[in-house]
Amino acid sequence: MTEKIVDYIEQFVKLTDEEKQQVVSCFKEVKIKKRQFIVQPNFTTKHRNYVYKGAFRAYVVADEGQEHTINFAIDDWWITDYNSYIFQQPATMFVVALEDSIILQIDYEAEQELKRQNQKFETFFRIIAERGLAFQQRRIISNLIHTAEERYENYVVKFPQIVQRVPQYALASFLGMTTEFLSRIRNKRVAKKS
Amino acid sequence: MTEKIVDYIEQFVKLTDEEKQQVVSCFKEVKIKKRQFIVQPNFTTKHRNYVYKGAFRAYVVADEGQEHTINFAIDDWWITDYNSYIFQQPATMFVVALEDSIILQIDYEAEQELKRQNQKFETFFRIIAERGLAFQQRRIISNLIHTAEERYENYVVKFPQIVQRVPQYALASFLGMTTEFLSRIRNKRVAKKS
DNA sequence: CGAATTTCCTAAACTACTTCATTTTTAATC
DNA sequence: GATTAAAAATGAAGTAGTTTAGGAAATTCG
Repeated sequence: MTEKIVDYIEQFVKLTDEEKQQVVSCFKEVKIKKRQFIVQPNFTTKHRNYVYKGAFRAYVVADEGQEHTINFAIDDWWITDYNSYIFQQPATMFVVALEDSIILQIDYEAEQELKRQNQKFETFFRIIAERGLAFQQRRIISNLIHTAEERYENYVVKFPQIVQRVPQYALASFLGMTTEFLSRIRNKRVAKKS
Repeated sequence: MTEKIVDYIEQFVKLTDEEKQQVVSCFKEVKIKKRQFIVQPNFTTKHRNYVYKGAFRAYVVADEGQEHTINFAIDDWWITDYNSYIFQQPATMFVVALEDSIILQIDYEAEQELKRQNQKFETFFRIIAERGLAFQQRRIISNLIHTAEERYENYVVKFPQIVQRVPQYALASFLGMTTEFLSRIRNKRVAKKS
């Protein structure tokens, strides 16, 4: 169970046996039922969450009550209200389980301590922040350049596992369109194929 | 000149005199003329750039030749094709000077060395990556939630210095609308005020 | 299993934003 | 300081995507 997170970290920094132990002891395994929240607005986000198994959705609710999906996370991804976690301020997002899931949580103070103790962990968290930044940048570019239909087509190619696992309304609001419009796109596609 | 960058870094990590010297020696001052490019597609981005004085714009060119602004940077901000820099891969963006400017450049290898030598620098780069990530996240949310007009109004409030210094077409493409539409929003606003 | 709730589909009317084409204003350059 | 180029404004026509509303599938859960 916790081996998986060690493997994940070792993609970026090699660890000694003691270091592996040290990391593992910071993460706590938690089972989350479908529809359960792990982050809620106005509460400060205490954890960074690694999805061991399952699926989550982070979203905000706009003034008129419309939900907008910010992120998905499935097996082997991270999810939090990042803004809330790194600044230790009240969250603005919900993060909810889309399936029964298992996550590994590290809490804010433990993470700080880990980074203080050992440069390798500082490096690890620097690398994942940088990669996250580059990832977000690509998303911003994609949203600026492409039409709704193109965004969907690209996403299907890049993240087929996610498309299959999340409800349509969540995917539509992630891609910046209504669920009705996404439905139309999908059916147009099916019609074309046959 | 180089004091400014030391002050900037010290917002996040305190430095000894030797460390200050060490950082300063890694940055090279470069004058850039208006319309000059510091990043171009297909070339690997060798530098992270701190804007000492001036204004820059990062943009991509879509298939049909339309330009989409990804970022602006004025005094005291950083700008690069981040994706190209951190992965040391060919750039997809242009970064161009909007005014005669002065930047401080650190090159990729020097930055790696700095981080290897001293944990403080690893921490510094981790923090700015995290903050950048949180910032991008807020932009994605804003784009999902707000109409074109709201995006403009919010941006004027948050970044008035930038609105005044960059051309309208660049701002429009940053906010995800056409320059014609932004022109209309602005003129509607002026009409209201009088 | 069966009732209730959630998710998805369809279609027509509507609107926020784009496109195209022309004119005016501002800035760059010799 | 005149000439040229670039940027902004304006109007009219078009379209991508939304809204609203009603019904059909699919899931959930007692």
